[in-house]
Amino acid sequence: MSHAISTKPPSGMRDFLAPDVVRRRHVLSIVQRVYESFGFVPLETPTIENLGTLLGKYGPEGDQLLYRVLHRREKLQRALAAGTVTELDLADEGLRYDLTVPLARVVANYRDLPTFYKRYQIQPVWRADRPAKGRFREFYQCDVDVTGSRSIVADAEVCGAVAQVLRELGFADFRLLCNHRELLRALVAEAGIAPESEALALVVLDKLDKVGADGVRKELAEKGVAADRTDALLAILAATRAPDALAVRARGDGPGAEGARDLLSLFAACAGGPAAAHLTFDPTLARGLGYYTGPIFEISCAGLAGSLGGGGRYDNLIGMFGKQQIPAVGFSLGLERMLLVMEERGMFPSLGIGPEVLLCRMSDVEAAAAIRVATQLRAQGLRVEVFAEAAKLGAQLAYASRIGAPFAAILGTSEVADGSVTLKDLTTGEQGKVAVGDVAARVR
RNA sequence: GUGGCUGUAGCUCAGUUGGUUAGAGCACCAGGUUGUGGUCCUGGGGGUCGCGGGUUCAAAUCCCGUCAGCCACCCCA
Repeated sequence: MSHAISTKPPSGMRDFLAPDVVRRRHVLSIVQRVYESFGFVPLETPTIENLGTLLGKYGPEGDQLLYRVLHRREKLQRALAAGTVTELDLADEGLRYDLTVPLARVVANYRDLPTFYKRYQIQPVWRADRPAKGRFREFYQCDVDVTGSRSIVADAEVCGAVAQVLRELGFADFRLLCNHRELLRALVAEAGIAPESEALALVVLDKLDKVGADGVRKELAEKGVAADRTDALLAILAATRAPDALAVRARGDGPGAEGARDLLSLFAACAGGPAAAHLTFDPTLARGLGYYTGPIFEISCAGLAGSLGGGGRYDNLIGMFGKQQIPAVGFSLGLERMLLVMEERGMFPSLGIGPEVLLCRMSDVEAAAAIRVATQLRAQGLRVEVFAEAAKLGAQLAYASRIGAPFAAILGTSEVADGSVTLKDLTTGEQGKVAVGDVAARVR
């Protein structure tokens, strides 16, 4: 079919039909309500950002995954006319990759925001990644962030907000993994691993629970890290998992002490909130995004390869947009990830879609009469569809069944004459004349 | 980016060691005469078998390429 236009959406992007939309809205409405209950205020930012805003914030792999917007018209012609053309010459805008960087730009741009700006943002983001199960090129993030505070209370609040969302959605078994960038850095240094191998070591460590200690040894050896260093690191990590290891480390003033103290303060601050039961210290948690500086978080859930969400503290990001360094911490939930698990586990309540009543009109009834009745029914709060065509009653009822309407209201000349409809319950087949004003009471 | 699997009707799939006009179920449309659906019966529309090339008297079937989709890994939400 070379001449036919493909009717599929682009790779990694999806259409959402009614049943999908109502499930998505169900989740989003809970996210929004819970976030607002924590005092966060909404923010929406443009789909497109200047490339200067986006580039260099996510690490080299991140830059590769940015969707870029090609120059138009003269600007494109001029760019193409230049001798050597690079990616940077062809575009100066791109689709947003996450919601954190746009927030950082906004905070740097609007200097009259409150000192402590608590915002939530629920919008799609785009990544030119290879699609896989639970991974799309267009997906929604549900972010909560607090800017302007270095206090660990802010960290505790964002953790509490996402934990409360998951609890209200019906998740019970998730873990909120925590670690600390400074602590990690100290552990790697302690193992005698050179600072330039640090990023490498962290990425591999992140996989420890998947590939095992031998896998980590092998992978780090391939990257040029000496075996005894890797063993030292693994031993230090194992020791750090011990129950009071954090407390011991926090007491001293050695490397990582401050990170350990941060984490202990965080656990203490969360104790009275919804995150308490889910917090888990995981010294191997690394997280890829380059801008994290302090505590880092990730939501893990049984049966899901990736995470439901992630976040952390990023005290240097906003400063990249202006002279003023403003600390910040945030958390992001992945809508599609939550939906995936909820679908697999059947966690949705019954969600009404479509009309509750299909108004069937006999061919000898004027359309205006049907619309008048439908208007009265809608005024009672009912969702009502008027069958558009003058068709046989059987066809109209078949259509009602097809779209899943629970009731049909039949309007013939006799019903018009006495201000009633024949209301038919399509589940039981029972029917009878009902005054138009009484229909809602019968349906509900 | 790496490895594997799969491409036949709108959807889920049959299609024998290559062999006449490529099938089923579901969905859709129409009928089974008057104002009764979801069950049942009958009929109908819809596919150049992902695309391109090769082997052969003959290809949905075998070979090569290509594109697309799915799964795992990597990474992430």
